[in-house]
Amino acid sequence: MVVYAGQGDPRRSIELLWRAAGAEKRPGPKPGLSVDAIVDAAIAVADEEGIAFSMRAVGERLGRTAMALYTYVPGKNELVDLMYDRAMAELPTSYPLDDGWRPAATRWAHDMWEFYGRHAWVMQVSQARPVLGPHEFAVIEALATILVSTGLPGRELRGIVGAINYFVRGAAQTIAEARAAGGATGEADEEWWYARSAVLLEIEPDLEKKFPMLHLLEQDREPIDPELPYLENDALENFRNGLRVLLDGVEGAVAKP
Amino acid sequence: MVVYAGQGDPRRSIELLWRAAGAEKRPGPKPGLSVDAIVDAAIAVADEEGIAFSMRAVGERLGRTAMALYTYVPGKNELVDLMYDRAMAELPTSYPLDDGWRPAATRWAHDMWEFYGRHAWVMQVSQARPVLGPHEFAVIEALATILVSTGLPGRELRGIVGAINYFVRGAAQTIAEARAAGGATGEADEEWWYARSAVLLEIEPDLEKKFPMLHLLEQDREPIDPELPYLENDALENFRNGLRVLLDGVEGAVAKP
DNA sequence: GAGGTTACTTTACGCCGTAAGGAGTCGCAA
DNA sequence: TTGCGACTCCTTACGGCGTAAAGTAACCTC
Repeated sequence: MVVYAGQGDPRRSIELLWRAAGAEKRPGPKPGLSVDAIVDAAIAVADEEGIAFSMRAVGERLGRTAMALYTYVPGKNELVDLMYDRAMAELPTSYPLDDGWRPAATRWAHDMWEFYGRHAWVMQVSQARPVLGPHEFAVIEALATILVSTGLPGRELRGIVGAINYFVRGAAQTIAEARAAGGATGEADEEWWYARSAVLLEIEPDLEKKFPMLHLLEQDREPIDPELPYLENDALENFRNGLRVLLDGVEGAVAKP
Repeated sequence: MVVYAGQGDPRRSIELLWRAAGAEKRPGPKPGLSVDAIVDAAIAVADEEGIAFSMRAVGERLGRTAMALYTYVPGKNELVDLMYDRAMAELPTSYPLDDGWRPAATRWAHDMWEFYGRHAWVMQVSQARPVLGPHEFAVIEALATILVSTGLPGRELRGIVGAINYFVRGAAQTIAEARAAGGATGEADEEWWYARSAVLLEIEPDLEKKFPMLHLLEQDREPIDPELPYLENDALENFRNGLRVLLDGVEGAVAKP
């Protein structure tokens, strides 16, 4: 199931995201849980099981039933929104511009890259409807601050912010989901990949002739970090080179009128 | 639920993808269905309902039960793989290079953009484990062919192919999922967005002061196509500008040694 | 202490993917 | 011609999911 961000009551969602909770005294038993505790537990579960975690699993981690969560949170969709925004709190909200915008933007991208690696499920939260939480805003504000210092007009910058954002997310998806998928099946990712491509080469031996340019692209590989498994090296190389080209494009826009 | 590509038997999956089916005569009743028919029906259902379509819905569209599908297809994961690759058959496999690589790459990106718009569910298929189907290969081969003509080395091109691919997918996700989500709830997307942001401004009136750079970025908007709704104009503008910057970066790499 | 509000549980409903087993259909060998 | 085995498709059922409904016990205010 695709989890669309925030399909519940808009007011309730936004209030939870921005913690507009009145802390007045109320009758009834003391709350044993809290929205924060639930969100933290849910993030922990999602880090292990992915976005397809169950409300029952979150409840269990807190020593409650699944239904107990519904006292604090309207439903799973809203919980995912809260998880998304809370996870983003891990990220820096500003970057030094002493060496100019480019090192700062590179740092931003690398921080995001690592963030996605820690929380692969984040990339499964629908991007279409923005969560509109404070930490998500802060993260984009950080990138916007870096890029505004280039002096480029807003019209240009919107596309650039989007491009960097999409690129990092896409590049991270390749590697992080691979790890997640391997973890879910218990099968090592390398093995899975080799099994598939071996069968493919067996069934279609002329593959290289049918797709010569793809074959050409695979030339002169060398691992960046021999400690890392094959796929991660691959992804890291693509990430660095892609980011460099993308930022070269930004530099070109800055240099031009 | 996140749908990971191809977690079933690797051999069976690859054989289905590449249609390595022996067409020998067999006993038993004539098959009333076929893999193709099922994949087509599933795509039609997914276009309407998203990746969370049910096997029962696909069966119903074919006048069968859900279980009938399992005669042809090992499971939903494998079916999604087949849908993914078959949908990609809609895309061109080559682009004229008469005007150089840049117009061709731009065309490729726009075709992908429109493709994602037609089949929003494609973007929900996990990218991590490549489907490895013939049409996916052909689509990437087309982009590779365009970019190899720049003369850049493979090491550089891998990152660029990835960057363009990720960027298009990310940019498309913003708009296509927005449409899909609106369709799923029956709620018009514009309304949903306005409802959320209205509540947000009510709860957090100082938003523009807290995130001044984001506010700055929103300056001087003007709709590209007044026929299109707000969000689509927005996404289209970001897509075009982002792609331009990205390709500027590629051009820089071509000009340099 | 009564009454209302709240936290949390139990139970249940309608979905989902799909395993298991059975009914009917056909090709082929005896 | 008949029977067998392979095959398609069905019905039934299982264990999961998110969550609605209703019940129980804790707690504050009057």
